[in-house]
Amino acid sequence: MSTAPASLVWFRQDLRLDDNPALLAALQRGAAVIPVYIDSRPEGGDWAPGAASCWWRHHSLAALEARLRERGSRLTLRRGPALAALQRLCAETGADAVYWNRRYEPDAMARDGAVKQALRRQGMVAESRNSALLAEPWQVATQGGAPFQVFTPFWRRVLREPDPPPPQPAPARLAAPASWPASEPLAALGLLPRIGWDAGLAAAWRPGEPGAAQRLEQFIDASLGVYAEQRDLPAVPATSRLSPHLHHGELGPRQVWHAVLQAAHERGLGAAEARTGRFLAELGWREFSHHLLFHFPHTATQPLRAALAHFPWREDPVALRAWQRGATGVPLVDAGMRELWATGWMHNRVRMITASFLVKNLRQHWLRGARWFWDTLVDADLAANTQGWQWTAGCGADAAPYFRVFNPVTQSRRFDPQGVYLRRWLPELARLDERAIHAPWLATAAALAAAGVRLGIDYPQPIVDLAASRSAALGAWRQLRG
DNA sequence: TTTTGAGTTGTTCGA
DNA sequence: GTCGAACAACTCAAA
Repeated sequence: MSTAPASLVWFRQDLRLDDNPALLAALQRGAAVIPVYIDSRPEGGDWAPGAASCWWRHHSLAALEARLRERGSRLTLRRGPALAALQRLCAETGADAVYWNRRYEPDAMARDGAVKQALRRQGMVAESRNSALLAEPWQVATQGGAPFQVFTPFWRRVLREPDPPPPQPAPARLAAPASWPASEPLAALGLLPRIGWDAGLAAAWRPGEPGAAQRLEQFIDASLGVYAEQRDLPAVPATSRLSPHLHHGELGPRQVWHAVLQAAHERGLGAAEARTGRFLAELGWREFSHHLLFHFPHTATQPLRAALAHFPWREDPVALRAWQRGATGVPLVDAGMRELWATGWMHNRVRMITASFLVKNLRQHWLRGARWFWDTLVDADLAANTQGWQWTAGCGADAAPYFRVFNPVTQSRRFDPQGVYLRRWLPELARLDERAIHAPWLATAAALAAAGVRLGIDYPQPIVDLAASRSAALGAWRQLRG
């Protein structure tokens, strides 16, 4: 027990003890450490965490609390605007220092900057560290000193650097303060849904640091070797599914990086080969998203490419609702949207296809899709979500040319040829064979009858004609280009 | 400053 | 069935 002033460690999206630079910095100070989490959702503004993200956070906080208890510590939960809550905690505990790991979203950076300034003005120590990215967004620049806007040169630039520092292990013990401040009960934060729609999430995920470590290990053992070949198959669990763990900071990119290099070493692969591998490039896309949102903070709601700001989006709440519910009549789109609703996650390729369908075939504004994903994804991340939707809509960095319109039937036949993924999420179509299931409206009456499918009753007719809506979207785009 | 090569993820059409 | 070209021209990043 220490009588010296304690340090607060302010946990946010870094809900881990392994490789946590802010925690280590606080410990190095030698004083007692008071881990704190502040629920400041009202400060989140336009992009306050969505329902699925809150569900995740609840369980992740419980896991963090358990990890802290094992080390003689505990997690203090508070509510309110962050600065006021931190000041109150400092007053209550006599703490004279606050450490945290940085966030990079525009609103969060503005808030954190104000907090740091206010604390320092009061004579407190206020220090931030990087736990979330391989490189700080301001440290990666073109030769001209500008931010990158194309992925490949961005990633090549990052890969020119030496490996990021190896991850630091969690401290064995955290010195406790003379007395613990009062804490809200976790349940009082109201992060869990009031009506129980979360059973599917609970079945699919294990939020928290131990779950993240387990997931990483499983992925490396079972899927890293086949990642490049199988990552596009939605029926196969060949992707890492680390995104929610990374978003909530239960795992950091440095840990992933070094785990991949270690596995490559054990398998007799060269480090260079591992660094340029397909999977680490996905970590690169995560970095690139943060890079872009940091340097172009308006892009969370405005297109990076201003040319597409006046695209003639359609207003169609009925179509939007059908898309959200997985009732568009296009099997792969509906399967993806139902996977999202049930598990809080959707396979990457299917995200692109469902997004393309909303933006191009239904011609709904990409922000409508972005907001739905924001509320329903357990990995909802402002940078990645913004980038993904702008890419699909053709108004982002490195964006697909607008005329690149995914055909959900072609994609379905190519990436889920046997219809395994479709049958998993569309039980009403499960008895259709692999010729009919990708586009039931093209199936013969006999095939539908044999499978017990009445189109328009058991499963909807498609809400748009794919070919006609494709050419209508291309027409609108051509017109905009003038 | 100018030039040049290149750019995650596609579809369709016609040979 | 397979393959290459067209889609439409643009912007970025580096030489």
